Amino acid sequence: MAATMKDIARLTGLSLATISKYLNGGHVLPANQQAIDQAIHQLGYTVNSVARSLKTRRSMTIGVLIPHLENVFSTSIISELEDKLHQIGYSTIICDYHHDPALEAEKLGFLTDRQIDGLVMMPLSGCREALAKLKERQIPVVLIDRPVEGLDCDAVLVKNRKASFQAVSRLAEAGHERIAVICGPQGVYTADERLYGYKDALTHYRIKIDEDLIQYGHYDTESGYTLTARLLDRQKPPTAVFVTNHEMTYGAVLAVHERDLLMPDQLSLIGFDHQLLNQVLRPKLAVVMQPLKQIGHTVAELLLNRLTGRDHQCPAQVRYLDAVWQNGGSYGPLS
Amino acid sequence: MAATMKDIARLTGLSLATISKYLNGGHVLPANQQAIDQAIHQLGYTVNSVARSLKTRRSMTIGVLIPHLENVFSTSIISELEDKLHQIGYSTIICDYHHDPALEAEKLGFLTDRQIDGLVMMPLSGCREALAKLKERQIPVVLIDRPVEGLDCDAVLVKNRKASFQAVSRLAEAGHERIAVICGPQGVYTADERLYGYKDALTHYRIKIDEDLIQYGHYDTESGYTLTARLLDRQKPPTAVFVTNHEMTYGAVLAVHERDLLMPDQLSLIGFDHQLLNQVLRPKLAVVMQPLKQIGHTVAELLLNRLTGRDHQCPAQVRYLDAVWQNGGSYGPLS
DNA sequence: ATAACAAGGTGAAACGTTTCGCTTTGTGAT
DNA sequence: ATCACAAAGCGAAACGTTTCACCTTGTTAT
Repeated sequence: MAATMKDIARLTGLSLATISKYLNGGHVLPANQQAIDQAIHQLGYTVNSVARSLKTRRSMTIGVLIPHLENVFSTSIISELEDKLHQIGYSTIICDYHHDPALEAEKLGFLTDRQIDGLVMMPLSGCREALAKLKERQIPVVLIDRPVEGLDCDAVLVKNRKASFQAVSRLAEAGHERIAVICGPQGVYTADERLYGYKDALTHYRIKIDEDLIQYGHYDTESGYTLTARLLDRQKPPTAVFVTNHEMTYGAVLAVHERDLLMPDQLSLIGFDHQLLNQVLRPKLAVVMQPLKQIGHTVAELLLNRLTGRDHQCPAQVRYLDAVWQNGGSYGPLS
Repeated sequence: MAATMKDIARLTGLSLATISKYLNGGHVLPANQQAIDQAIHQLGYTVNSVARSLKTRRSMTIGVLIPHLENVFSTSIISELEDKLHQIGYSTIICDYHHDPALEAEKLGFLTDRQIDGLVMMPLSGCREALAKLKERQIPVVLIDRPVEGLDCDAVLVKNRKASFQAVSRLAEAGHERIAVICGPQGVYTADERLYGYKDALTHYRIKIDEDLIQYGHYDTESGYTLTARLLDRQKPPTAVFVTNHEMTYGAVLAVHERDLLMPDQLSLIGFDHQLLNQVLRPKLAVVMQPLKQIGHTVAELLLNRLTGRDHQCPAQVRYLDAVWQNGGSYGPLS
């Protein structure tokens, strides 16, 4: 139905080779140029990129595999990434694995069948072997947020430990000693790192580490709420709480509001990643913010280096980005 | 590099046709079946879907074009949609046009070049002609959120007018007469509809429509904040405010918090689409919620009807979905 | 005049599948 | 034995591009 190069050839009397050359930026005689343009217009021709991909062996498509689309962390990065990739002609196939390792593996397989030229992934289980196979086939992979154990692979990570250290340090400097932390599941890379940062800070300020003040959640609103509530309802509650991800911060704020505690007088709170929520909260929440746009940007950069062959065979590159501190009135000196 | 069917043919001694048949679910002798499976495993063969697409003339790909990825409204719908489509073998190419009509047109072209089998779009300018051309080529298009004028096309819309009417009715029933509305830009479909609903309700309750209480924003946090602030700082402020989208609701809440106004005693507020924010606000905000999952689901359904040819040539289908009322303590009777 | 060369153009072979029409083989009924 | 028929397999032609090696022309330097 749709017009093909053959139709243009017929209309202009030129050969396929010439038309292809012109379409790909080659030189042809001005008269022919005009004839081709005219034919294209008349036929409403657009290139069939499937055929092109088959021949060139490049799909000009990047797979993106993330835990969940309804999540500012992912979408903010992807929005940036999609833009950068689009600018140089790549499209992005996005797959959401709903935090499910089985789906993660399944959709990864789906993407590789699709002949993607590159993959960007926020791993959960990791699929180490599948990824290794991709790399063997020279398909670049860039990981976000967490590395995959035992896989030597480009990645863009945030300096979680340092960010955590700095946030908790601020609480310590304000005089707090009973500082609680709501962290993610043990064994999850970012959760472990953020917890280390917390411990680093306490050690640095010679505050004894009290295991009772360390609460392990599931990085979701629910556990943020429950764990914070449990802490606040104790006989001797902490005077400060550091919450280590976006979702749990929601939960923590809710628990605080519910108890009508005033920040920072009755409780100091530092959260994670909350630009949106922060537009409406009073006092403004002090938060550690991951540099989402910069992550997207850096991912694109690493990917392009590989795709354009500039870094064809060099060793894996891992970029560590600094988190951004956003101040707010939700913490302060002990009163 | 990667193995092809030819390699399997060589290894098994069978012909391409037989292998293709088996791969697509046809019957072959048990012995051959085993031989093929064994060869596939040994070679690590996976089908090249680019080649398949070229031959079958179906890319098994759906284009998704939205104003902005960092937006719960879009991503929630897309997450659902991506899932449904994936289940039957389709992948989704997502393009974000950053609320820019030029990019909208450009990325639409990009998608059509990619030989998409279908398109899901939240239109801004609409690109009526490009869409009409797609439909001519029998490529199904499903619109979300707003129709495109002059284009007869499948769409999934929300009953905005009705939802708005009901929300404002609640305010009226609570005794309010000075009810303000923060609406979107004039001329934008959803904004107009929601404003009609507001007016419908006032008329129904015999409240005089006061143009001064109708504020036109840009559907962003900034204007939600500014317009609400302006209303509240008047000599004679409204006693109730209805805010008609997600972003502007953020702004409105901020303005209210800033002025330390207690809801519902000093002000009644009804917002739009706020499940997340609502997890932390006290009192809980009463909101009109668009049924995002249901929208995603319905879009998938319409699309599939077309793709599977069930609805091959029948007229455009428009589905109108009901918004969901979520109660909250942010509004109440006049005190 | 002629050799050397650049510029523009061409035919045909790929890329990895699917599919059409045909042949071969095996089975059971006559 | 023969025939009819179903099942399984096969060869070859597509799908719409790109690209290689080659050809034709026209220009310039000698």
